[in-house]
Amino acid sequence: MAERGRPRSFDRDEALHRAMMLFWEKGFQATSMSELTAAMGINAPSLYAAFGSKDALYREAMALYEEGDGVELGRQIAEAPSARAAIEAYLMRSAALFTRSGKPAGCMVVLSVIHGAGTSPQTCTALRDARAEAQAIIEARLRRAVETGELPATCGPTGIASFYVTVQQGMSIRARDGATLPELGAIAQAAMAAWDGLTQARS
Amino acid sequence: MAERGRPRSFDRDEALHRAMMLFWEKGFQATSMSELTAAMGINAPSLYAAFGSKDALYREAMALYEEGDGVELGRQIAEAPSARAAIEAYLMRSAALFTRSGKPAGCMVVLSVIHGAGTSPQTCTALRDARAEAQAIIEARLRRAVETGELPATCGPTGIASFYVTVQQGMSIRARDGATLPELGAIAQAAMAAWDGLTQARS
DNA sequence: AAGATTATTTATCGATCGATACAGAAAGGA
DNA sequence: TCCTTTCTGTATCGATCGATAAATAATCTT
Repeated sequence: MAERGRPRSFDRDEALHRAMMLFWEKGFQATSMSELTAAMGINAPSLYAAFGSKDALYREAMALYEEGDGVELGRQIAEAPSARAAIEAYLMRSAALFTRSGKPAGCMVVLSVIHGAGTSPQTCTALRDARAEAQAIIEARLRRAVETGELPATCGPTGIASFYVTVQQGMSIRARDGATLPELGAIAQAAMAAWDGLTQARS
Repeated sequence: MAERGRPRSFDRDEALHRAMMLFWEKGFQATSMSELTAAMGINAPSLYAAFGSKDALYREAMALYEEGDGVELGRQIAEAPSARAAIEAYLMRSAALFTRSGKPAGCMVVLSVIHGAGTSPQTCTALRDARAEAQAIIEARLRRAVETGELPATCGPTGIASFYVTVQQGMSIRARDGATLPELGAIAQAAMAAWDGLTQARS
């Protein structure tokens, strides 16, 4: 049994990608339905039929973003040969992702913190969960390093993860404020200067 | 020659303060005129007569914010006995300011980065200048420390200032995401763990 | 007291917001 | 070939946006 009814006349994935770019650049509230339909090349009824609502479209756009940059950062962390290398790759790769030409600066999920007001509670929770998961991934990597003996058992993986996630989120803001890749890279390296002190002293 | 015409029936400073609290909490776009007039206890024509426009009101609110928390942080930096103490005070005091009960979390100016789209170019420039000035203050303090011999001449005040400002801006996001004072304080201390490495090595 | 000036209230402006009703078009199933 | 189903384009919905016109009230100047 194939699909019934008139087939969709546009590429759903492509339309979603264009919506993501708009949401990423301008945030949820500042992106209007007119801008969305114009960028996606479809009319409002088609958008609602395919995605349900502006809010649901945003959630799908967010999921698409995470499948891209989110997974990319997760892989950098997972494949790094050491905990230190994982953190450094996380920050340095973030610097690169935040300054790609042709894409909005900074992290879509992080920069949506402020847009919280205006989105539905459902979307707000999804965003918060996404941000919390990023820190959980870092923290899990550090905890694993403690188990393997790479890091001393006295180090506080929660606090260290919290610090580096904060730096990365700050980099998102700087990127939005026009910071270049070299500048963000220098910030990442500066944050790495804290590594020895953080992993040796009790935290 | 006293003021002519019917006197204003509300306290302009108080009304501005309430507008600032709203803008601080929700951002420019997400704050509607109805919410503003309701919170300020006045009607729309009174608001326009006293402040000109929603955009101009936002700029005044931003100036009021800077006169408060901005000046407070600047004083912490200026009065600190050393460059290191200045940075530490900047971060630790920020942590406290970002988590005061009864006030919105985080820094109004920093969190407005994303709202850039939606405000007038004039306001957008004012916000960017305000953020740049914060970093300039830090950098000037570090440069002064180099001149007095407190820091080696090889250290890079620009990069160091950029790093600590980034951490502070990240703390703004974390505060908005629900981070507590102890958590932000721990982040600030973690950032200070980079101090020796940053000020000794060439940067 | 009369005129000038400014603020206030009420009511509303045109524009835009997110979201739909409706009718016609394009496909599969019978 | 007709019927059902789904999508598309047009036109528009009620609500809300930021901002204002007009009339009234309150104060100073003369």
